[in-house]
Amino acid sequence: MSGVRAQQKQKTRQALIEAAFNQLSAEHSFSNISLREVAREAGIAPTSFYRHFKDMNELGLTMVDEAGLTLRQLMRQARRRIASGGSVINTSVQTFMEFIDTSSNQFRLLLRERSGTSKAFRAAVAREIKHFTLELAHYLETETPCDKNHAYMQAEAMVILVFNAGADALDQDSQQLAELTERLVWQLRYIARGSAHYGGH
Amino acid sequence: MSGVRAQQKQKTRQALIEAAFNQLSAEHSFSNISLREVAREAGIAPTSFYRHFKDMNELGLTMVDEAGLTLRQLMRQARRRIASGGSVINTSVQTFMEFIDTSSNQFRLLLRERSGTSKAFRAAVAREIKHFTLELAHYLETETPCDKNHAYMQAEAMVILVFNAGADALDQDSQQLAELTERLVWQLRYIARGSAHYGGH
DNA sequence: AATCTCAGCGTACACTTGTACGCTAAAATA
DNA sequence: TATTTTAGCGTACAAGTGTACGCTGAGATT
Repeated sequence: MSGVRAQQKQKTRQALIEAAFNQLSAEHSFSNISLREVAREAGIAPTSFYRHFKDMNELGLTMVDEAGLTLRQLMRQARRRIASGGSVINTSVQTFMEFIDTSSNQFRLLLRERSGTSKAFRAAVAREIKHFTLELAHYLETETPCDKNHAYMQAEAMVILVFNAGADALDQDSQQLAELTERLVWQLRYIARGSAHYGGH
Repeated sequence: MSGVRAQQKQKTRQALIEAAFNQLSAEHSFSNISLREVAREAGIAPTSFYRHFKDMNELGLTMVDEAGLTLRQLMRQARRRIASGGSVINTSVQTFMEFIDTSSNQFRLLLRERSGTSKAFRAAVAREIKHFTLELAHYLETETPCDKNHAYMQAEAMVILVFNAGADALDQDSQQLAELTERLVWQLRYIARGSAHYGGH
């Protein structure tokens, strides 16, 4: 049982996932890439697709998981930077913007399927974002004087703003991006301030 | 020149637009409704579609305009309610939630095409949202002690939060919706507070 | 060594899609 | 009244889709 077989299967499976991610772009969303195109790019026959996924839906959900994983890894990295003496807001925003720049297709998937046509997709993305939010809420709760409930609402608002700014960032040049980022930072400060006012200890 | 001809044309044009809106739903977005389906529902032959729109893109942009119009009318209505003595935040949120309930397909269009695959669509939606934001910013600037720049950033953040809450509202029952709305109101208060702190006069 | 498993292939089929082309009848215009 | 314009239709076609079905050959199992 050397697993040559299983190993190869895993390999083409990953090839399918990567092929699908590669076909995402500003003008191509998951719902308009076809099984055949994905199979073609992965270098297998269309019908072989079914050896790996029940249908495109199942592939998509797997991709959402993968994107969520990337996002959480990113967050851990941001926390490390913060622990070693960075500003919380600036570091987080900068880290997120790097995510959008380097993993734009993963971000695009989350962004679009968040309001897409499949309830399962929407739920999956919502779950990933909730993880993200809960971790931030936990951080806020322990690191700032802040009521638990308010910490969550604060985190939720912040995540929404950051996500939306990320979406806008995809369409803008670096000049606009700088302004956008600055506005975002201010808006996050508003929330931190406001939350401290209502929910501070 | 009674215009019987032009009148009828306008009528089927509107029928096409409505047919398209009717086909939008939780599981059907604009990008996956077809010219033929729209024509079928509007009661004309597929090829007759071209007498009214160059392609589906043109139809879609028209729909975005229409949805934007609905949104602005709604806002005017909210301002009236506020002027006659309602709380700003509560009234606005309530009005918006009614929009989502009664014109959910218009909202869905804006929501999805905001991050869709057509740059023209994204720009069109962004324009509508910017109108919305600018009017709110203007209101904040005149009605509250608030720096112009901060008024805009505040308005922008608020609109984003309201929009996102609306998106979530589409998938939830009335129980969850009540909680969601309450959280949203708090978050808007954060922003108002925070903005007042940094940008108040 | 004999048997089984199964990833990948090719063929085939029934659909749906956008749209080119030419016709018709009714409204508009002259 | 004679002529022009045009909204809507039917036919036709090429392209692309998902997927059912049966085969093959190489790894895995016994």
